[in-house]
Amino acid sequence: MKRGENQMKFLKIPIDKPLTHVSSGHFVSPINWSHSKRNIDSFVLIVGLQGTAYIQQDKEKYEVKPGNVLILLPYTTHFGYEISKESVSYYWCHFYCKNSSIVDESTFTKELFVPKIEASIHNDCNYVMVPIYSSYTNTDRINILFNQLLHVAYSDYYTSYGASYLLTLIMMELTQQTISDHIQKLKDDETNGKFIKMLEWIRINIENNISVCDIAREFNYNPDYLSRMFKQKIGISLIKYINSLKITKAKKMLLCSDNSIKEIAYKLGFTDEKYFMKLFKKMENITPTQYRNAFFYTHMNNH
DNA sequence: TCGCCATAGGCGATTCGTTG
DNA sequence: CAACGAATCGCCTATGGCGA
Repeated sequence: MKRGENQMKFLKIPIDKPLTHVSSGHFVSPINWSHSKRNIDSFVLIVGLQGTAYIQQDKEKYEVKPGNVLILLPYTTHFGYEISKESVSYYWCHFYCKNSSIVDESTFTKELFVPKIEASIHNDCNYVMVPIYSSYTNTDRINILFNQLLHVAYSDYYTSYGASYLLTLIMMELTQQTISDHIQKLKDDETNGKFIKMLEWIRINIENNISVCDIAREFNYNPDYLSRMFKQKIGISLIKYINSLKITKAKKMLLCSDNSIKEIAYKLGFTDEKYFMKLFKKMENITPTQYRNAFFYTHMNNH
């Protein structure tokens, strides 16, 4: 990203509980319309369907066209900065949520690659990350979900949570599409493409006890340079990344096989099972055996 | 942007002891 | 015997500084 260019901002919301749906609808404007000026206490999700709405939030100007999704933040002034000559239509939804935060693009990218590590540190860290403003190519699913939301919100549904869960699902869909687009964009870029190939290579060769030097040699990086670049891009060191991959794999093997701890350690490229146990305890706070005993029965029939 | 050097701290191997 | 922890120690990695 170039300096000075507007950094993409993302709204990050934990979804261990659903967002709170307040109201929603399908807005169709008259001709020569612009959004009234207001400052409210809830979030607003806007999904463009037809025409162009010109909405300004604080100092930022947005054009909401079909395929665009804009999130208006609570307690920020927003208004139409230009009159739409043709008719405009969009879906809208007012909602509340707890513990939301605004993150920038580099944070988004980092969390893309290390969700497992994040989750293990914070125990339960499931969230959606939706750009404040973005365009989507696959609008069908979003529109279908929004239709369902409106249906549930306006019918005599047996619980108002229905709309909240559907709204949460819409946010998950937006997150999913954003992630897919983002990964594709990274792959298209040459240096990032090489980097993603490297991550794949690490994933495939994780059982071969690979070192930083091995990776550097394979991809023609200077080991020192690779160390820095990796930390800068991903946010954790290369060795920590490799170890977290191994432990993630170990957890699966503990639950889905009856290999001994020693066998699992060897399969993961550890030459010493003692060290494997040490590392596992450090990252998961329990020993491999405790992990297996605690979760074995609940996963027995997972195929 | 990339590579080299120095170095502190962490990694990984080894040994030994304990428990069930 | 399998699983795990503690202590120890050499080596590797991360990182700041410097320079091409």
